[in-house]
Amino acid sequence: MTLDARTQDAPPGGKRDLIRGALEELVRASEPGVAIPSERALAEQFKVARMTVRAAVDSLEAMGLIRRVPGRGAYVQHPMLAQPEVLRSFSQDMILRGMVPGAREFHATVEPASAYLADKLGIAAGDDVYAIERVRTADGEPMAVERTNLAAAGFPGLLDHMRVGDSLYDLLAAQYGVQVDSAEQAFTIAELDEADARRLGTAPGAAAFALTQTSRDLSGHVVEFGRSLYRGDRYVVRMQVGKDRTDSRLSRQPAEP
Amino acid sequence: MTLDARTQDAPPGGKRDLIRGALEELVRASEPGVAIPSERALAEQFKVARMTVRAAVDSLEAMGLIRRVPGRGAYVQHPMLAQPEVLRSFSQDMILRGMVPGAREFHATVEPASAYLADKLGIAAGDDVYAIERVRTADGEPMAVERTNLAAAGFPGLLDHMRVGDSLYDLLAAQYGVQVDSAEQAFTIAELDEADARRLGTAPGAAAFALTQTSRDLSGHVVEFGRSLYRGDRYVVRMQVGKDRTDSRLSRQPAEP
DNA sequence: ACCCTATGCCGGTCTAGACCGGAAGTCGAC
DNA sequence: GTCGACTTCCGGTCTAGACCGGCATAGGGT
Repeated sequence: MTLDARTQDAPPGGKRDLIRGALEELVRASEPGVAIPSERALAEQFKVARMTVRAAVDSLEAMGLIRRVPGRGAYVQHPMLAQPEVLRSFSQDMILRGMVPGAREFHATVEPASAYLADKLGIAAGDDVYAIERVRTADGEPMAVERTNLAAAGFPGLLDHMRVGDSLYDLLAAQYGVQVDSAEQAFTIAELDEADARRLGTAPGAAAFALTQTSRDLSGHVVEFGRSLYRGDRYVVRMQVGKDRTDSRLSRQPAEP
Repeated sequence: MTLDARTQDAPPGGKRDLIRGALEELVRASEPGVAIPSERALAEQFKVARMTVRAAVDSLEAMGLIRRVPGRGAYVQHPMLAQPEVLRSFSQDMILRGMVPGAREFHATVEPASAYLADKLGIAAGDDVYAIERVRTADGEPMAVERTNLAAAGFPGLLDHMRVGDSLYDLLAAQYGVQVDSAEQAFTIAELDEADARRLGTAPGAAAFALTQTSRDLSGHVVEFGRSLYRGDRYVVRMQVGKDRTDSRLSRQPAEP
């Protein structure tokens, strides 16, 4: 089999991706530390140029599945250091944590933007903004009070489309073609006031994570700005951090498998 | 000038990096949204093959400095969405936050590992481990109680080399050739007991970030495991999250500059 | 036994082409 | 005037080579 998609084959994509897929499977089925075939061998096996194989291997390396050592080869890199931080909606986040997401107490309004909010959203003060508040639950128990704001001009009729429990991001993508692409998040510790404590089912004065989040679309425009409160006794902020890999071609080191 | 390093030139590196550097400078001096020269034009200008230019441009795209649109070109992508999360030592972290790092109350011992700790460090229960505790300061004020553990077998004489204020990571790299490459971090909220509150100069019972961290070297072995406390009133956990970009060649979208 | 060099494999980098499909501008036909 | 068809430029992908320096190992020479 020659891997020659594009001529008669299905829609998979380029040979790059086919090879990447094959290698990924191989790697996931291997023990950490074992070497994968050399690039030249793979090129011959798949009947493609070495550059193509390299592109596929680059991809695996970027995913952290393998580790390359110049002059020696490439080795399976298990720990599988959970993939780098990825943007997740509340629902996705909870599912990943093994809980069932939900929502209640939906509350949404349209109001003129304060100077602060206008600045954060990149609009003029006084422009209409949506203010959406929900109590998010995990396994039926309150987990967070989610408060978010969006410029009303960009999403006409949003509040009509939206229902409790809906994923905001999914709705933005489906109805307005807006893909949230990245977000800046800052967690601080806040003391719950009486109202929020009641919403979360905890004691007033309990400590909570206050998450301030700014989400942007592909072109860097702010889509959403909000400040949510997560129960300190139920939530954990996890992150996987790696060395600066601005250019993966820098700072290698020998080390053995 | 032909950019032909490797023959007579200085040690910079490959043409790839030279071009990347030149482009980076250009991009940083440009307004967001403007197009950079086409790959073919750059290849001719620098007298290199287009594949070489592409490698440089790939690099810029990975850094988030530009955005490529198939069939149209590549555009400067300012917001400069602060680079993704990067592993930083306490000192680097504080400097980045505009404060002056310091340390006091250095305390270090060698003791046999508990079953829990042995599991975390990947050694046998009872093996010697270092337990290092420091109060870290920012601008002279206590910021965190840092507690960390390392397998003693891997770093003979560590406590003799180390002095208050030294960067542990720098020391590991310089003395033992061990590069910390990645870390898993989990933040929870903890209530400070009397002793820790005194160390941090806050009231007992105040809320703090409890950071549990596991650091690994390039080959995935655990280097360090620790649990530190950060003052809730002074510390902010920031993260920049992006969409899943397992393969940047997927899910593009038109959009205009 | 020991060191040292020759050889061959490996990844890293680069070249000079090629074809594809998307996007955009031009221009003539309707 | 409007709307297709054509041309041109662009990034995306791929090829079939090439040379470099690191690295491991098998042999030889000492």
